[in-house]
Amino acid sequence: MKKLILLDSNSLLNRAFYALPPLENKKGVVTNAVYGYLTMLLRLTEDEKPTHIAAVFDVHAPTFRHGMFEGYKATRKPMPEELRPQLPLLHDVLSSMGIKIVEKEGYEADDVIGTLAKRFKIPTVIVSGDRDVLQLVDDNISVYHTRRGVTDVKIYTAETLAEEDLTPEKIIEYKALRGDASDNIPGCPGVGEKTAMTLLHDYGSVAGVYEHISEIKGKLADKLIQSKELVELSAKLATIDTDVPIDCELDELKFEPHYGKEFVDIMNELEFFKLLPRFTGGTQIKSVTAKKQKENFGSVPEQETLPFDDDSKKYETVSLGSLDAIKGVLNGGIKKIFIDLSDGISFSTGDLKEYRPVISESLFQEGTDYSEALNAFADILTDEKVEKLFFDAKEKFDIFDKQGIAVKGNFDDLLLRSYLINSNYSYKKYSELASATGHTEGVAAAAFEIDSALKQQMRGKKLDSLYSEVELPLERVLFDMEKTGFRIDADVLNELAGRYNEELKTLTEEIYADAGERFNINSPQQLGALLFDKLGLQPGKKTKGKTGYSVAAEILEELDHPVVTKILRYRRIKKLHSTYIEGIRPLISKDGRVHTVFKQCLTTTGRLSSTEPNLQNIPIRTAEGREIRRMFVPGEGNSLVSADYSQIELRLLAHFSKDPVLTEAYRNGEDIHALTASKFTGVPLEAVTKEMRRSAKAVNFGIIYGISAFGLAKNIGCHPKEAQRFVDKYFETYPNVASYMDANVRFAKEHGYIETLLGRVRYFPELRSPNRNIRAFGERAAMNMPLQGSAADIMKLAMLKVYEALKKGGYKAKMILQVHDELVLDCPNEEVDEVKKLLKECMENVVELNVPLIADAKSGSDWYSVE
DNA sequence: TAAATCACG
DNA sequence: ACGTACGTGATTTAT
Repeated sequence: MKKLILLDSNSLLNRAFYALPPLENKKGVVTNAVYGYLTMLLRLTEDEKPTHIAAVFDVHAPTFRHGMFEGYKATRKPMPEELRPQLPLLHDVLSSMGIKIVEKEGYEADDVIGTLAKRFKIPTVIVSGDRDVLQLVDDNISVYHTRRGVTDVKIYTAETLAEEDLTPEKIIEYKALRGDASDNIPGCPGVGEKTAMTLLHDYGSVAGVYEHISEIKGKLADKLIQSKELVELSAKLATIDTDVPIDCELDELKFEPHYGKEFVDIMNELEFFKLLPRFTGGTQIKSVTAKKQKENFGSVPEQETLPFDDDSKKYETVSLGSLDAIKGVLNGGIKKIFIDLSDGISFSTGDLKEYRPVISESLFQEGTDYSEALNAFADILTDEKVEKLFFDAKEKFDIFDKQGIAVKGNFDDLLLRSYLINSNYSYKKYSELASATGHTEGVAAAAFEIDSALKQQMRGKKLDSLYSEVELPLERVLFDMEKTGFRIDADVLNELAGRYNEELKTLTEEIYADAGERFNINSPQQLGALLFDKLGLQPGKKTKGKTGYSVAAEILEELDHPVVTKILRYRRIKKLHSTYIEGIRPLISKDGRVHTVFKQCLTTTGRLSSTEPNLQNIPIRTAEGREIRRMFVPGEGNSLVSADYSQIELRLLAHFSKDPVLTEAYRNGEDIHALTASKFTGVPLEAVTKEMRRSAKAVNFGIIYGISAFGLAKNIGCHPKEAQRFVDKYFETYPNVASYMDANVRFAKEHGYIETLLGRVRYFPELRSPNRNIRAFGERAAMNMPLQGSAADIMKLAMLKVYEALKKGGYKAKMILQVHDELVLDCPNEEVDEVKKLLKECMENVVELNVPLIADAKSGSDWYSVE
């Protein structure tokens, strides 16, 4: 039995687009409408088992349909920018699964559908989000109408239409009277849904209405008479053309799905990992990823995606019910092992088997202590000859370390590899990476295959050595740093806590008194209401968002009211107290130290980040905040030694751009900010004032961030016009910098990515966004990446060098913290002088640039006193 | 869970 | 005419 499905594709795509949240793949391509469409299609093919399918699309001709006048057409809403690019994507998916796309220039999908539906005289289902097509219903033809969302469907046949007091003809009549703004059908002004239905119910048709016009009274009759021509035109417009001259034989629409490599590739590209097996019938299909982009991705910058295996392999899951069973497997002369702890324990040994402890065993029940089970792995993990594979090795080192197991020998880290391949991807768990590479079952068993695929992708590139010579060894260093930790002086902390508490109490009372009421000072909403509604202060021009007034410090500083000063002070103290005192207090371990966690695979530029607590944002810029640093102290009998790079990003700018002026200045050890100020103003170097230098410094920073006049103006508090003059002047002064930045953006636009000094890559999907703000952001980020990213590279190299040098020199000093351009060490007093020299030496000579790299080492008895 | 705020390089 | 500095994390309130 033949059955045809006709998909009103534009309508369905639209429905799906508005029904679903803006799903995006890792490249930033919005995919929600395609996803929704495919969900509907999947359901349809399952429910209806069609033998033939046509996906019908609108193709608008430059002229207008039915000779209608231009005014109507012009009101059609343009397709949203996030939706338009999804059309070619959908075309691709449909073609790849062998579904015929039918379209005819100058005709709406409706008309094509009408023509096909009436042409073949076989059972036909029309699927649409519009009700127009209901007029096509007959004995052979039914309509699936998608209402809200993508799953809420109503099926219309001649019978169900009748239940709503409708006939196919009435659909047209109804529309002629009511009109349809979205379809540019005018209808009769003043006649809405209710009136139209009533009229049709009473008189059966438009013709009937006008025949009995004398029975209708009042304004309605006037309107109808006045709009008679309009209604007749509307009827014409609302009638679907069933006689479109289109060549299309039934045989062409045969639906014989073949979910081949092309289809799998596209689905993976779009990251429809869950949907894919539902089409392919649950079989795991793997294929080589599309390194060559598909035609419709033609303008997409080439971007690394994760690879898939060619051959599909059968994985076996082996349940292990006891410790002995685990040990039994591990004692069999294991050569390599992967251990995943993200969902209980599972592991594989490179034999395509995934070993899973049985949950029902008390040993592995939820909430129980895994230590005994983890200890079963001790012999293997401490055996240097065993090849270890992890996802997030540092975290595993920590877990095993707490069991007294020190992982020894070489290891490999899947998280680190995938991060280097594309830092826009952020996998939190191994299973995410596994499913991204097409492995939905036997995820642990697939680890070694995923590893070799990732290796393959890095092979022969700079990325390979960045991984094996920098990031991987650094992971052990970071683990060591975390384990060492930063000592906190509890007495200082408590003293600060007391001081802040007292001050907050006083300030709170004073603020309540000034305000004349008690309110939550921490609530931006309540604060805004007080200042701007009750006290009648002028809200700064910048009312951010829609939620209300901005009460950020930069706004409040402009306000002239005694309470405002107190509020600002209250907030500063509150911040220090809650973030750096009460926030850190519970993070102090039994050893009296805080053990931050460095995230090595988080930032898009290659920097580290620090959490629990974040030790990379401990206050220093204001005297008030800097006091916090008094509680950060070295171990007993030790000093803190710290060394930081001087203007590393600007030096990198000089290096990369080869700007003669900048390069010369750095070679001569000049004050670069003062020099810039001098060039700007024309005054000699000695005559540069502090204020002039300050502005010039802001410009220099702005350059690193991918300058914009507006941003600069905001930073230094001048008119954007003046800021623009600064920017112009800057590029005039350092012409090579201008061309360097320009070249970077051009490269990024052409190739889709940018590299750092050590070959770290960052992709920029933003650069092909239809949104110009997003594009502009991409340009600034592309200008910043080589500078920030290379600085991160250099610091990482330096850390390795320092680590090795300390070890080689037999020093007891330990690295405990990295703050992007600064290293902090906990150092025995007697080693201080030597370690300072060692630090400076290592940091300055870790790479050779066209300009000198300068690092300054300091020491002190606490972090505040380091100088 | 998101938005606002503010701490750092 | 429009929104903008680059990269982060923690706390708090509001939804």
